Amino acid sequence: MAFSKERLRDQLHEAGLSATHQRLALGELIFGQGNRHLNAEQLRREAVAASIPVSLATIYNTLRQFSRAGMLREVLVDPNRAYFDTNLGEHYHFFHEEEDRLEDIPANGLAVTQVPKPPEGTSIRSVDIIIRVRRGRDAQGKI
Amino acid sequence: MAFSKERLRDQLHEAGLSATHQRLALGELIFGQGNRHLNAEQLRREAVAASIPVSLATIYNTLRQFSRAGMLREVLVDPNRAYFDTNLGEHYHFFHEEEDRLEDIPANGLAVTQVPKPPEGTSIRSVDIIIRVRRGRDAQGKI
DNA sequence: ATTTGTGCAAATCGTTTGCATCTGA
DNA sequence: TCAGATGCAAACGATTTGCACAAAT
Repeated sequence: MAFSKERLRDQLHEAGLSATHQRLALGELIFGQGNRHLNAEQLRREAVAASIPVSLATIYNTLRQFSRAGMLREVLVDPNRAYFDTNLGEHYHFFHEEEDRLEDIPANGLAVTQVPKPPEGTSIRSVDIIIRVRRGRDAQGKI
Repeated sequence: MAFSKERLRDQLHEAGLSATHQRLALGELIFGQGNRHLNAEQLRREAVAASIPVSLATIYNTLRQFSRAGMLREVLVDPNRAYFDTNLGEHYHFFHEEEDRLEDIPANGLAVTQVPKPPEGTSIRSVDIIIRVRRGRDAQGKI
């Protein structure tokens, strides 16, 4: 679904969030340029560059609210900071360890078979697959 | 390979770490009861319970050193704390979100086919698969 | 008008580090 | 002996929060 300011307002409204200047402007930065991965610090730099008046606290709050509202997905890949992904579809990730950078793997580029039954009494919430890569040869290709 | 105090000393030596009381005692807690997952806080509680004189800083240092030495594997599953796994073999994880608990999935309980080629010039370091589960029905079974 | 969001600074929490003191080899 | 380890407390960095002010509905 393509980005538009109207759609963003709708999404905010559906999530019970009012359409403030900051949320609209951050939303445009986040969703206005195709699928991407970002963390709070990156978003803050972009906001500064775009002359959006917004505090760091509001950036954190906004990322959290957008995640809770299902507009972003948090990707756990780095113990030191939280990454968010605008791509909500089924897909996985390469993580470039030396660059702290995520790259999508489309779901059809990877197949998981024999997904084990979840333990009795539980149901699957999500399946996260992260393939960590580094520059250089000699993959130790576990799997 | 089974745990023994002698083997632990050897491993420490191979890693260039001296066999101090703290490292031996923590190593026994960590490796002496089969494969397990733990975080710093759990290990501290166990150390206190076992009357091992050790500071929290040393617990953190030890977990880090054991990881670097390849004796433990860090599992990125919770943004709030670091988990370590004594199981170094090929396997994946269920993460029980409500209990903050990891559970192993043996590699032969899960098959990944068509692992995509890593991006040009990079090689695969590891493949992490985490299946997040919750109590209750109605899996939204992505994948 | 009333609720909700924002900004700032302070608080939090897991983790790391500086440094003086011990201890294993 | 003496390089390396430990403990303590202070430092750290990402994230969250309390509260007074401002904006949204």
